Amino acid sequence: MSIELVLPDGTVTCHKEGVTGLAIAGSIGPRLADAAIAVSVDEELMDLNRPIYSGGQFAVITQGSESGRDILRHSAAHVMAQAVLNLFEGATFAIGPAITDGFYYDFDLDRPFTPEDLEEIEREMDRIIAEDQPFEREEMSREVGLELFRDHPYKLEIIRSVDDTEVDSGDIISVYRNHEFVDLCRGPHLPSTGRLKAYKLTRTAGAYWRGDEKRPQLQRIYGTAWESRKALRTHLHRIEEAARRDHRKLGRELDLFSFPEDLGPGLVVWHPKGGMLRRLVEDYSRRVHQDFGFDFVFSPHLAKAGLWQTSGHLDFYAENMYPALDMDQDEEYRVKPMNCPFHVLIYRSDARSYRDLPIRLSELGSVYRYERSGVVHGLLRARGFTQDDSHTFCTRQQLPNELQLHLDFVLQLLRDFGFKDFRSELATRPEEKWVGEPELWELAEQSLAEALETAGIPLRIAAGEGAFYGPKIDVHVEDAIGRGWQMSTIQVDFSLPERFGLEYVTSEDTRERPVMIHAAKFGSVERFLGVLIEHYAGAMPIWLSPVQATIVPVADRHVEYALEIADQLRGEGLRVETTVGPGKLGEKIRRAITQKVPAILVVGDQDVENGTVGLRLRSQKGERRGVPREEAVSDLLSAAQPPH
RNA sequence: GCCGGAGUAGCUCAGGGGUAGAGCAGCUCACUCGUAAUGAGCAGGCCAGGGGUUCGAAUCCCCUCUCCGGCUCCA
Repeated sequence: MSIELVLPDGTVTCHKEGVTGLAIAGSIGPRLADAAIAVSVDEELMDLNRPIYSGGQFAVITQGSESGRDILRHSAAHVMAQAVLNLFEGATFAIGPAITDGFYYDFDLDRPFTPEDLEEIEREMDRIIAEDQPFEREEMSREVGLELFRDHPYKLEIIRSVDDTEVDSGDIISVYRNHEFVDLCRGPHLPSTGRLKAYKLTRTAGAYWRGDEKRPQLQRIYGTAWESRKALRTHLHRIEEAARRDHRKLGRELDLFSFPEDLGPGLVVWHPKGGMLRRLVEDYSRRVHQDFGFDFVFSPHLAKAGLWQTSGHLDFYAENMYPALDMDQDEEYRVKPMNCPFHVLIYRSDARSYRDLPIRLSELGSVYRYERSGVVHGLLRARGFTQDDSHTFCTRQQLPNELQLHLDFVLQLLRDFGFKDFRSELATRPEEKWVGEPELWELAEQSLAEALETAGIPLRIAAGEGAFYGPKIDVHVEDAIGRGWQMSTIQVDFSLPERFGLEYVTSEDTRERPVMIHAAKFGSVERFLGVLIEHYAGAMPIWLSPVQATIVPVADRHVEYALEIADQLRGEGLRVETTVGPGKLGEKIRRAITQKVPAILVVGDQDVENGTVGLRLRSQKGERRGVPREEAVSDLLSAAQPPH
C-alpha cells in the first residue's frame, strides 16, 4: 500500500506505508533532514522516526521554527526531569510543558531546590545529552500505564484524566523512553538527547498542582532552550534588556515616582517629573475623549455598601474590595473598586429619551482593589490606580456603531503613543451562566469582530470566555522588544442596566433598556505609564518628556544668554531647564543624556556673539554647532507637537 | 495568601560574633571650562522592625514587615 502526502508547496508525493518522516525529509533534501525535529501529517505532530500510515498534508518541523522550539523545549524538560529523578531520591514528577521562551517541570520532593541544585542538575543533564540517548515512543493500554507509573501519583492522575479522544484508539496512552527514564507524554520529541544544543536552567519557584492553591505545592524549575548557542545568547540578552527597561528602576533613576514603604504595598506617589509625564498623558486622554464625543464626570471614592449590593460587586467582586468602613451609625461604606455604578447613577439622575442616546460618560477614576500581597508589581499591578474609564449608554440599534467608535478611539490612542503592533481577543458568551438575550450577544460579538477585521487587527476568539454580563475585547500591543501587553478593554454589559432598572423612552413612547459599554483605553493610567516607560526605555518622545530641553552655558559668562534662550523656549510652551552653577560642560551634558532629555542646547562665546546655539538632539548622532537661534526654536517646537 | 531569594548611607553594593566600608549622588572650596563623569575636603547608617542566644549581634536563632522571582488573578 502507498500513501499520498501533500507538501506545503502543493506537490503531491507518494510513499510506502510506514515510511518515516525523516526519510521523507531526506528525500526532499539533506539539509532539511538535518534541521528536522519532527513532522506533521494533517496538523498532527509526529516523531521523525515514527512510521506514517496515512496520507494528508505533510510538513517538516524544523529547529528554528516556533513549533520546532516547542518540541526542543519539551524534550529539554524531559531531560531535566530525568536528571532530577536520577539525583534526588524520593522525588516524583508531575508535569513539564514547553512555554513561551522555555520550559518548566514540576516536582514533588521534601525540600525546595537551591541554586546549587540547579548547577548539579545541569551537570547531570549535560551527561545525558552527551550520551545522545534516543527518545523512543511506546504505546500501551491505560492499565499498563497505571502500573508503570504506580510510584508517581501525579502521573496516575494525568493518565486517568486523559480524554479518550486524545489518542486515536481510545484507551491507549503513549510514553517516551530514553535509557532508564520513562515519562508519560503525547510527544513528539527530538530523535535523541544529543540534539539539545543550548539550554539553561533559570530559576526555581513554588507552583500548585494544576494551578490550584488548595492542592499540593510542587517545586518548579524553569529553563530555556534554543536551537543554537547563539539563539540562547540572544534570548539571555533580551532578558537583560528587559531588566534595563524595568519601569521600577527607571522610575527611580529618572525621579518619576516611588513606592514608599510607609504608604503600603501597591501604592505609588508621583514625583514632579513623573507627575508631569502623567499629566501629559491624562491631558491627551481628555482631549481625545472630547474629540470622540465623551462627556466628563466625577465621582467620589466611597459609596454606601448598598450601591455595591445593587451593582452586584459584593456578590462577585467582594474578595477584591477593601472591607467596610463604619461612617454613620448602621451605615457601611465601601471604597470603590470600579467606577461603573456611579456613572449608572448619573444616567439614572434624569428621565432619558432615545434622543439623548448615546450618552458617553468618562472619568479618570481612581479605584482601589485588594491585590494579594504576592502579586503587586510596580505600576503594572498596583492596589490603587486610575482608570480612564467610560460608560456608554446606547440603544441596541446603536450598539454596532458605538463599538466601532470605541475601537477606533482605542486604536488611535495606542498609535499616538507609538505602539504599532496590535492583536486582540474577543471573549464570547459563556456556555452556562449568562444574562441578556442571545440575539444581542450575537450582535455585539459580530460587531466587535467586524470592527476588528475592518481595522486589520489580528483576532483570537476566546470562545465562551466572556463574563456572564456581556462579551468583551481586549486589545494587546507589542512593545519595542517584542513583549505583549494587554492594554485597552471594551466590554458590553447587559446586566448593570437591568440591575439598576435603567430605561429610556423610545420614539413610540415605550420604555426600553439601554445597553452599556465599559471601556478603559489605557487600562489603568499607572499601568499604561509603566508599559510606556518600558517601551521607550525611559526615553519618552519629546511631546511626553517632562523636561524637553536642557540649556547648558559653557562658562558663567554665558548664563545670561542661556537664560534668555530658556525664557524664549518657555514662552513658546516648551519645558526647559538651565544648568547654571558649578560643574564642567561634559558633566552637565552627561547628566542631561542620562536623564534622557531629548534636546540639549549648549551656548558659548561664539553663540553669544552670533545668536546661535549648539544643538544636540537625542534623535540624532553628535551635535550641530552654530545653529541660528530661531531655527533651533522652531525645530524644537515642531518636534514637540503632540500627535493629537 | 503560598514557595524560594533578598533587605547595610539617597542609589549601587562590599563586610559576616569584638563597637560600620567603597563608588556614585549631596554639601563646601578651588578650577570658568565647547559636547558622556575636574580635583580636594566635609557630611551622611538604631545594618528593615521586634524578640531571643551571647561578656559582646549588622553578623547566629525566632517572629513581623517590605522588596524581588514564581504560583493564582487581573488592568
